[in-house]
Amino acid sequence: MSDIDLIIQRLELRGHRVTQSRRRVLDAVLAQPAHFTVDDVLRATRAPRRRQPPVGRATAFRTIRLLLDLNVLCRILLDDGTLHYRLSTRGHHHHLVCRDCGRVEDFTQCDVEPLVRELAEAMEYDIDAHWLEVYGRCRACRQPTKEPARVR
Amino acid sequence: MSDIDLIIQRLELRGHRVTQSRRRVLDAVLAQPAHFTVDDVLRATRAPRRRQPPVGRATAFRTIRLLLDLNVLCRILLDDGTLHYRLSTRGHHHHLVCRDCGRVEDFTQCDVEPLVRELAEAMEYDIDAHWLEVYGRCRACRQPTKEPARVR
DNA sequence: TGACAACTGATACTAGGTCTCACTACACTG
DNA sequence: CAGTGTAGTGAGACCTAGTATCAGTTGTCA
Ligand SMILES: [Mn+2]
Ligand SMILES: [Mn+2]
Ligand SMILES: [Zn+2]
Ligand SMILES: [Zn+2]
Repeated sequence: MSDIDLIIQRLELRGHRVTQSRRRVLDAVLAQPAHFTVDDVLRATRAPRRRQPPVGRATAFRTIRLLLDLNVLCRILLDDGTLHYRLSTRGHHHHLVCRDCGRVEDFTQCDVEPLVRELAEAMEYDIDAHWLEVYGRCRACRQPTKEPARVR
Repeated sequence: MSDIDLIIQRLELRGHRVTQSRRRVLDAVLAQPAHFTVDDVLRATRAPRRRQPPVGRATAFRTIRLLLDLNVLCRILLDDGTLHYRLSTRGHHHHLVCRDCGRVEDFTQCDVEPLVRELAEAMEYDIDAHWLEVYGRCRACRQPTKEPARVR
């Protein structure tokens, strides 16, 4: 079963309609590089070679929000402060982002849970959420010899 | 030496002029609760009891940015995704935010450094930055008996 | 096949922030 | 203490990333 069918299945399972507009947004999302903004997606639905009509801006935002709720997408906080979106199947996880090529690694293992528990104890807080993003340069981008393939 | 004098000293040290507008923004910043937005500060410079003229919006944003560069302020990412500002003397640190009363604890100890180093090794990344915010409820806010003092 | 709710998209609006540019006021120089 | 050049200011336009409104459309199910 293809990616798009799996996502459509998840939509239907939650009682959401699978409309033409949502299909168009999904197509555009699946055609994106490692991560993207909502306007990247919107622009993609407007790409000249697409014969289908473009979706409205509100619908693009609404659909991305829906996909976020369904855990089809996750959000990445880039180091410049902008939020990007990315396909994701997992639940809670973190990102390691290469600031040169934009590559992203998800990580759940090597986790901050023990650290957070320790903090909870020390501060007497009841901790229920955290946000962690890590920035650096991947191996390929440190290689001075070959030009790194820009992931986005 | 008062807080404001220390900040002014830091401004002068870096070759910035200490203007009336900057003083007004500083006054407003020092009068804020635990954390605040730029518009909170802007509103404060416009408070009716202040006899001084209010600062322009662009100047408020420029001054906050400058104070951020001088490490007089730090940014806090709230769990609703909004950015707030907060007085800070330290360099790199993280925040533990109570989502009920808005109280914030800075933490540097109990750090993520080892975790980040481990990640760097495993992923072969050259890591140079990270962002961590933790959300929960402080002890006072878990106390059902007394109404918690809302910090902001 | 119709009814009805879910969905759409144009458009207005918001928050948070930057840019431009003519004007002002610091702070040093003599 | 006056003169001068540059840093800083503020009005306002503009920008990005969204949300709200609402009349019209479409998908679903009886
Ligand atoms: Mn992810
Ligand atoms: Mn802080
Ligand atoms: Zn890279
Ligand atoms: Zn609290």
